Amino acid sequence: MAQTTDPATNPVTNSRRAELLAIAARLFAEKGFKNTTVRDIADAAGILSGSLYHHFDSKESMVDEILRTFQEELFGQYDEILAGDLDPRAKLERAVVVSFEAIDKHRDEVAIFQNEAAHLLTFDRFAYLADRNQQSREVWLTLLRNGVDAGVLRDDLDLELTYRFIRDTVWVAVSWYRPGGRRTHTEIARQYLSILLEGIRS
Amino acid sequence: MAQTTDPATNPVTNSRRAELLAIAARLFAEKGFKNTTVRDIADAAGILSGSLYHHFDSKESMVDEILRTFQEELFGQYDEILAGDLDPRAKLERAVVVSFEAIDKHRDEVAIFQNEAAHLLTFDRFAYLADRNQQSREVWLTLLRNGVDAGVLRDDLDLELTYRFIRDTVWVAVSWYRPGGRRTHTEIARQYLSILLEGIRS
Amino acid sequence: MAQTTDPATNPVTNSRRAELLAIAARLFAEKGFKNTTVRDIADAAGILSGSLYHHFDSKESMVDEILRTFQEELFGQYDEILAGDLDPRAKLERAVVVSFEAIDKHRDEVAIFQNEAAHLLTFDRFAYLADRNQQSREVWLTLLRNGVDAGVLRDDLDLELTYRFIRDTVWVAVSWYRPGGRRTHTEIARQYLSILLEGIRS
Amino acid sequence: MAQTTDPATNPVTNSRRAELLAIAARLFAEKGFKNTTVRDIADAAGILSGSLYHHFDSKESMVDEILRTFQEELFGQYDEILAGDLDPRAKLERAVVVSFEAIDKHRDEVAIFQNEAAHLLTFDRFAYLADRNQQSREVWLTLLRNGVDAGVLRDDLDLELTYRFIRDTVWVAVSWYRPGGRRTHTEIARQYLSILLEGIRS
DNA sequence: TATGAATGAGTCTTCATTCAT
DNA sequence: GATGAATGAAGACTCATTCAT
Repeated sequence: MAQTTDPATNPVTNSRRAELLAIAARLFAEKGFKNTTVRDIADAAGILSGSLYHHFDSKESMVDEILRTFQEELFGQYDEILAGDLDPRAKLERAVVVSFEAIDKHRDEVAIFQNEAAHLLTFDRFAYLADRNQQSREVWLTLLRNGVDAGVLRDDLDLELTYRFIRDTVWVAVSWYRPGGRRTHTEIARQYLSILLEGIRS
Repeated sequence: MAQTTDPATNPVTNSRRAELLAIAARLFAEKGFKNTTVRDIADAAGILSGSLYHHFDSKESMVDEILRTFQEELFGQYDEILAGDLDPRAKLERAVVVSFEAIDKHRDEVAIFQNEAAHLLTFDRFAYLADRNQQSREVWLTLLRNGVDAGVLRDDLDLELTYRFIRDTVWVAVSWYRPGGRRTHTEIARQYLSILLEGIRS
Repeated sequence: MAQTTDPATNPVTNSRRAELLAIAARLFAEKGFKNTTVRDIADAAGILSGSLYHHFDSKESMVDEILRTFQEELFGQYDEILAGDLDPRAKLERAVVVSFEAIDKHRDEVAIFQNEAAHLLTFDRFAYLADRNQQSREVWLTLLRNGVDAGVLRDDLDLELTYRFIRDTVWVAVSWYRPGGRRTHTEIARQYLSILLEGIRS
Repeated sequence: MAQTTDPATNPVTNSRRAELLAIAARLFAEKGFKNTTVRDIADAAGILSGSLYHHFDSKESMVDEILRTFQEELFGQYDEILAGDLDPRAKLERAVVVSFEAIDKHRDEVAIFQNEAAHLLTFDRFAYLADRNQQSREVWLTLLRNGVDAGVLRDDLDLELTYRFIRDTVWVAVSWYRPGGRRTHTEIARQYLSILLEGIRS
């Protein structure tokens, strides 16, 4: 492991890494992490399974990199929303829209997080996923609380539950949303917001 | 051959089977089907792993029996609601309440279905799960359509999407609901209905 | 095992034993000893596998009893032929006929001996099978030698090889002979003798 | 997927496969297919049992390849005889000689076929063995019929039975023939032919 | 005699991973 | 970067056998 350049950041090797990670992500999302073998990934990449270890330390480190990268991007967007100057209702809308966008642009990553996080969480290495869950909770609760404080959302809501309902509905959509399908992710976001906002406005 | 009673239905031997299935269900729900070894189940039951095969053909047949039994009961309840004489809105409420009840009474079974169905579905043996998914869709769409026809629900809803939002929000709750926790399943159902019905009423 | 009467000879329990042995023999002959499970036998007998152990010590002791009983009868017949006063050629004919009769009357036992002896032989318990093989060799060699000495058989034969050809052709017939089939065991014996005796007569 | 060479036909990797198959064949022939464990094979090859699966799909696929390869060669030879221009009697002699040659050169393969075919036949995968049996029957019956038609063989023979006698005597010889033993395979073939042809000539 | 539950040793197979070439 | 061979640990499943009831 006496590498002088970290393959994860070296732009030259990066393209192949990214390629392989995309293949792995697709399979993890489709069949589950445990149900995907290293050989499945290698086969799909047209190499032998042992060769994957020139690129990655382990199967675990593949999911790790997949999830980590995705979450950085996603939470970056949430932070922007929080820091922005939209009004509370618009911020909430934006958060929903951004989430559905993520489902569209990062289907595999979202699916993996959705299906595997609970189990991965039980290993030290993936403890950061729990932090991200916590962070997500804070984002949504803040958005909701701001809405209530501003008087645009019902003040009789159990915010904790409301947050969970929203989070669940949004993210589980990854299980049935098909890019290029009948409904665009924007339409789905709109339809959901039309129900949700009607249901929680003051 | 000369067996006069099928162990799967014989009430006497059934107790041990049921016990073992409950143990298996708990583990499948907690760690996932693939992540649960036959030895995990046997250990939890206090027997050797090979001894499980005195009761069941395979690990697969265990999930099979768990899911099948649960679904029969659940869909029995949905059928009762559909056949009952409540008004459309009350029927919808009842369906939501019954679902949260199932989450409370059959946490493990719901969790297994929620987490494993997509993958199990890819095997012939579990093709019936696809039928159940279809049946579920028909139940909810019927309830929603009746509500719209009766004029109690908004007529601008995309019913297909609405059904998915409801189904997802309800069932994914199994991932965080804790029996005996701060909120009862009835309270959660009420809170969700208060948002949902407000959001979709005409 | 403090039994006051040997179940193998007690006439009362004998019928059930014989029944079970016949069932076992059929299965051993059809599928092979190793490929037949104790459960296969029990299933065919309409009892549970554990119950077989009230009748027999082990699966091995079942084949043992099957083979032992059969061989006693068969070699009794050979001894009668050798001790009888037929002329050499008639004795040889009789030995062939008696062997095909055994194939007809004891299909399963012959098949088991034919297919399993080589392997069973490697265990101490079945060392007596080697003795029987030796005894068989002596019977046939004696018959052939007497024929040659009497001038009715070619004196240029390699008797050792001739014995093997005869033994093989006769016993392997068990693999295709079907009782009640197109040809009776007597017809088969006649046809074989017509070729053999023509081939080896002086 | 992106494999340019099939390991089963690639001459380079083939050597290791062939080595392992030879080891497996020896054991299958000696102890029987069922009595030979994958570990037995691996031990004999000096590797771990799991490593065998780098070369073969399963224990079954090993016998499959062993039998298939052998039968192709053998039936190739029979076809040559049938297509050749020897006289009927010489063709029959040649077929016997070729068969004893096979016993000498492919002891293990012949033994496996002789001992396991009946059982393997009961699995779809080995259905082709039944075809080969049928093909063998046609070869011998053709040879015999041609001999009768040409007037060199007795016309009172039951050809079906005669075929079986020949086939059985020839192939079962594998159970006692030892390469390098007192009698060469050619001597055995000669001795058998001297009896057989005398017995069936017109 | 038979049942039903269990044992314990073993069998085939899988799979992430390593490493010499 | 990749191959091909192998490791080693584990996993699902089998099966002869035991034994309390």
